[in-house]
Amino acid sequence: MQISRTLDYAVRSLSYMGKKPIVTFSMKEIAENQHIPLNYLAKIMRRLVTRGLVRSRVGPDGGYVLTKSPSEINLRHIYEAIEGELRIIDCMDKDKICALYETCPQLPVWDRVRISMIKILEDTTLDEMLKQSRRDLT
Amino acid sequence: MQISRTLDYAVRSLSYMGKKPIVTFSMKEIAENQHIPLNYLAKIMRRLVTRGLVRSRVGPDGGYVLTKSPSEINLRHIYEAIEGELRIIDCMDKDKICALYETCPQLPVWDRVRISMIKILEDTTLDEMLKQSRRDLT
DNA sequence: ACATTATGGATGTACATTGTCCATAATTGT
DNA sequence: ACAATTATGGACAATGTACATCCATAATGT
Repeated sequence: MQISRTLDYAVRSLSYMGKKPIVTFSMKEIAENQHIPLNYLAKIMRRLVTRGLVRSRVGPDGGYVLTKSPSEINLRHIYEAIEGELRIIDCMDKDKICALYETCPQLPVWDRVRISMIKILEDTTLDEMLKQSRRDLT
Repeated sequence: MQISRTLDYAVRSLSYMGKKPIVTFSMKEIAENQHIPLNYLAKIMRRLVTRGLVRSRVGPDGGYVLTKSPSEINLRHIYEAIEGELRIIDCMDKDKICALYETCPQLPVWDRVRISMIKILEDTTLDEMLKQSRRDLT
């Protein structure tokens, strides 16, 4: 039940960018600043680009920009860009057992967990994350 | 963000036992009934025993019994018996970066997720899981 | 004594995550 | 046109760990 390091990288990168929403950041700058392996960050940014969270520009002075304002990007967007749809349990052994055993007693619970988690992620915008962390500083 | 198969096995096993709370079940019966590899189930049961969720007896007619009634066992107990304390994020690169970067903007969110998840698990007893699944049948 | 059952350790395997390397394409300034 | 810069994309390697298997041993009941 752990967030992947990859998602952590993505959130960190976008948080970093969120501080100056209009600026273009080179992959190199993000990588160095956030201590993320450059070539690995490349893969991550690719997903964020194809999912429409950031725009990219090749060439000198190229890099990445947020497509939306930090108040319009929430953690669910980021999560799903990286991991796909949030699933807590995969109904293991689907074909075999689940058919055999009436209704699985677990599913409703994990679904409640899923729903509540999605709600929290959805309610948390990049903007708020940043505001909150600044507030914590004082 | 997935439940481990191991936890699934544990929940399944305990659910199975919860239907007849006083009966002693052999590992073999549980394994066959729930389609869990016998020797792997052994490891799982071991943890449940040491965490006090079930009691074991060696020898003929031996096996496992729940130590508490299904209404006193909740999913948090089971989760923690198998996985240890619930953690969503591990504050990666602890020593290096987290010191550098003010307060991590992510932590509060993941903590909210953690809290809410723990609450749901705590609120769900074995008993209720079973009742609910029977209700779904009709 | 024997059959049954759990315990404990050692070991293996398969798979996904994470990370690395490199060649190429796009863009910009000169 | 050229050189420098930057992202893109594919292939590959390392690693970790969850899941599984095997076997020898200890406990217990008949």
